[in-house]
Amino acid sequence: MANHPGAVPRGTKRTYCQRIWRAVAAIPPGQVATYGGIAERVGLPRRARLVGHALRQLPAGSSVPWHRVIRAGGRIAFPPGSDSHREQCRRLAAEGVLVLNGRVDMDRYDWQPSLDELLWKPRD
DNA sequence: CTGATGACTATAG
DNA sequence: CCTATAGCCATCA
Repeated sequence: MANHPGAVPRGTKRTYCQRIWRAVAAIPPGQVATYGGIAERVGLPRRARLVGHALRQLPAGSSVPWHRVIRAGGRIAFPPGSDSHREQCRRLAAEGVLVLNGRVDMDRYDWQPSLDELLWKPRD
C-alpha cells in the first residue's frame, strides 16, 4: 500500500495519534464528538488533551474530519474570530450541523456510537 | 534537566 | 456568565 494522506510522520513511536485519528475518522458526518469522548473511546480516559495534541499533528490535507471534534459542552475549541474557528464552523454547517455563537447543540448532534460500532474495535 | 503552554475537563464559588 | 483549581501529559523554549 502506498502512502496515503494521513500517514504518520516517521519517528513517532507507535503514536497514540493513529488510534485517535482512526476514532475521529469514525465520527459520522453531521455529528460531533468531544475531545474527552474520543480519548475515552481509544482507551485513554481523562486524556482529552492528547486528542487535541493529536489533531494538531494532523497533516494538512488529511481526510480526518477534525472539525467534528469539539469541547465538552458543545463549544468550538478555537478562539472565536480565528481562521480555524471559522473553518470549523463552515465545515460543520456544510454537513448540516447548526453552529450558533461558536456552540453546537450537543443533545442534537453528539455522536452516540451504536453497539455495532463499539464492538468493532480495531486492534493495534 | 526544568518550567511554561495548550485544539481539555470537572468541580466549586 | 465568570474565575480559580486541580488533574492530565506531549511538546517546546
